[in-house]
Amino acid sequence: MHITGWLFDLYPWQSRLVLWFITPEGEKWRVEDDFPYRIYLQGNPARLRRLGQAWESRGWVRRTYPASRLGLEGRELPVLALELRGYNHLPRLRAWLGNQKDLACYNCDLDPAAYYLYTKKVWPCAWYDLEVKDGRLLAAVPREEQFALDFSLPPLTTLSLGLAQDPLIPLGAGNTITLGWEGRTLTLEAPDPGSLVAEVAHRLKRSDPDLILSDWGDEKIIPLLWLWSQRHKVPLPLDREAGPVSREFARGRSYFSYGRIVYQGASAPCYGRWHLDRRNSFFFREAGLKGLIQAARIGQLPLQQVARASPGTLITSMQLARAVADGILIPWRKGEPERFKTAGDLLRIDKGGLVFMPPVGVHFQVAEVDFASMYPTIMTIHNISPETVNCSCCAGERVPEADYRICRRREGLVPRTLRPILLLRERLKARARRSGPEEAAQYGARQTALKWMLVTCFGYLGYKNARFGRIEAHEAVTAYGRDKLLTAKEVCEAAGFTVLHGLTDCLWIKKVGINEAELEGLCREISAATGVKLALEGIYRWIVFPASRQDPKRPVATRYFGVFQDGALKVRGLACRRRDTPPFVRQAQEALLTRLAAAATPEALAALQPELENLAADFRQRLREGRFTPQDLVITRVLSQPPEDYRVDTPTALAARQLQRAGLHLLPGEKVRYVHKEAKGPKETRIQAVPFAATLDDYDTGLYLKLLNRAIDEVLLPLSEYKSSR
DNA sequence: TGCCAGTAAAG
DNA sequence: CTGCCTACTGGCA
Repeated sequence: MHITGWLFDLYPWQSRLVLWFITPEGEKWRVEDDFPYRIYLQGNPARLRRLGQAWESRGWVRRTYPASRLGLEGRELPVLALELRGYNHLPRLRAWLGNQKDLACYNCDLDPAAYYLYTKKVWPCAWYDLEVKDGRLLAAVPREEQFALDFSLPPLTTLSLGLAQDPLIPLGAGNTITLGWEGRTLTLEAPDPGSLVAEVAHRLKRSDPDLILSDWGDEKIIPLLWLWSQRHKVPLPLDREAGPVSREFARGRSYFSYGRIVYQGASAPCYGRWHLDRRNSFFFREAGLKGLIQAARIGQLPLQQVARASPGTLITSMQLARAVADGILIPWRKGEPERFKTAGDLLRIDKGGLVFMPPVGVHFQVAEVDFASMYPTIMTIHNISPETVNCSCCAGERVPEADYRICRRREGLVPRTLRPILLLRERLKARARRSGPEEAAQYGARQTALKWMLVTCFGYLGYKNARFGRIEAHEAVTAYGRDKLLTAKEVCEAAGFTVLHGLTDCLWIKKVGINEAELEGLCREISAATGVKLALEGIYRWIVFPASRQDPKRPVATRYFGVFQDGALKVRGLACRRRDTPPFVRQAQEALLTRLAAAATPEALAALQPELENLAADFRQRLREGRFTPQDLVITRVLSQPPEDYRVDTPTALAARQLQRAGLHLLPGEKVRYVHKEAKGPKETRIQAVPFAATLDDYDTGLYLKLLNRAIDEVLLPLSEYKSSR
C-alpha cells in the first residue's frame, strides 16, 4: 500500500524500529522496520573469528562477516561486522568491549533510532512516499530536500500542560495542574492523587493530542503523575504505543560547557506522541517549535531527543550522519574525562580571538562591521578538521603564525558537515530580510537553531574528548581568525578609517563623513581579501565605550551601548543584559536607554541629561517608598556547586540551603531565586528564597538602592563626563 | 590594601 | 558530549 506520510516519531521497540507517520489528512500510521544494529571490530583476525563465534552461540548476534570500511583518515580498514540481535544487549556488549585491549571498536555507542536514520538516509519531520504492508515499512522515499528552505507540517493537535503555582511547590502539596486545549484552559482541582491522574487521563483520551506542550512536564509533572498512576492503578495514556511502556525517572545531570555549569533536567518522552517541556529545552527556548523541527531534520535525531539535546549533541549527530553516509567508521568515545591542562598547555593554547581595546567615552560617526559565522566559515574554506591537520598525504597549507599544515587533497569531515549548514543559514537570513514580520520570525528562529550548532562545532574542536576534536585544529581556526581580523583592520586603516575597537570577528571603525556606500565597498574589499563575508552591522548615531569600574582610565572589551541610525539600540554587557539583575533594576536601566535612543546628535544627547536624572530619581523614590513587589526584587543566580560545598556564605548558597531545609534539593546548574530582606540578624535571615518570598514585609532598601544606582551610573556617568568635556 | 571565592558577559 | 578569558563584587586577613 502506498501512502504519503510525515515522519513524526521513531524509537527502538524490542528487536525492531517503530516509526510513526502522519498523513496530510492527520491520520496516524504506526509501522515497524527491521534494523539490525551493526558494530565493527578491528584486531587480530583469529581472535575476531573466535569472538564472533562465541557471541553467535550466546545469541547476541545474528550474523557476523568480514568487511572493509574507511577510517577517518580515508584508509581502508579490514574489520569484522557484527549484526546484533535486538537492542537490549547493547549496554552489556559495550561493558564487555570496554574491557578488551588490542581491539578497536567502531559504531558501538550510537543511539539506535539515530543510527537507523543515518543508515537509511532519512530524517524526521519531512514528507515521504511510503510503501507499507502488514504494518511493516517496505520503502520510504523523501519527497523533499533535507536542507530545503521551506518545509510544511501536517495538522498537529496540541494539549498544553502546566503548573498553577511556582514549580518548586510540589504537586499535591499546594500546587496543581493546568491543562489547555482549543483555546480553553482548566485548573484541575482534584481531591486526591488518583483523581488528578484520572482527570488528566480523561483529557488525554478525549483530545489524543499529537503534542503535549508543557512547562515543567519533564521533571515535575509527568514523573509524579506516572508514579501515582501506578500506585493508585489509574491508567494514564501518555503513549500511543499500545504495549506496556516502562519509564524510569532520574534526576537530571549537571555538566560543564564553555566554562560554565549547565543543568539539563531528566526527560519524560512519550511513545508515538511528542512531549516537549519548554522549560527543559535549549532549542525550544532559543528557536521555538520551528527551530526544533529544523534541528531535527538536519541533525537526524527524533524530535523529542532534539528538544532535550545541547547544540553539541546536534552537531555531533550531524557529523555522525555524515560519517555513516560516507562509509566512515565511527570511533568509540569512551568516557574518560579530559586531563587538566598544564600551565604550558595554557600558554600555548589560550590565544583565542583578537581584541583591540576601545577609547573610553562617547563616539560619533562610528560603524560596526562583523564577519558572518567567522569560525565555521574558516573551518570550511581552510578545510580544518581533526584529520586534515598535519596530514600525511600532502605538503598542505601552512596555518598563519602556527607550525601546522592543513591537507589540500581531501576535504575533512567537519567542513563537509558545516558547508550545507552555512549555506542554509545564509539563505534563511536572506529570506527573513525579504519577508514580512511574521514569516521573518519563523525563518529567524530556524537560522538561530543553526547558529548554535555552528558555534558549538568550533568549541568541540578544542575539546580533546569530543569524538571529532583536536586541539591543533582549534588553534588553527583561531590563528586564521586573528589573521583575518588583522587584515580587516589594515584595509580599514588604508581607507582612512580609525579602528576604535575590535573583538574576535567585529570591528568598530570611525571616520568623519562616514556613509553607507563607502562602507559597503569596504566590506566587499575585506570579504574578498579574507574569504569570509564581512557585513555592515550598522552606523551608530553614537556609541559609548564605558570605563572599567576598577580603573576609570582603562577601557573594557565587552561592554558598550549605542544607537544605530534607524533608532535601534544595541546594548552589551550592561546590568540589563545580566540574568542576575533584579527586574526593577533592569526596567530602570532599559527606561533610561530607551529615552537615550531618541537622541540623534551630540547636542540632543547632552540636552537629555536633566530628563534622565529625573527618570532615575523617580525609580529611587519608588524603591524608598517600598512600592516594588517581591517579584520586582528577585535575583536569579545559577548554583555553581552543591550547596554544601560553598566555602563562602553567598546569598546563592544561603538560598539553596534554605530550599534544602524545605526538602527541595537543587543540583549545580539549577537556578536559585531570592530576595534580600531588611533584617539585622544572622546572615541566613537576611535573604528569602523563592517560592517563600511571595509575601514579604520589608526588603533591604540600602542594598537594592546600591544595585539601582550602579545600573543608573553605568548609563549616565559616561554621558555626564562627555557633557563636561564639551 | 591585597587576596580569594564566587559570579557573569561577549565573542 | 565533563572546566574559554576577563571584569567585577564582597568579605576577610
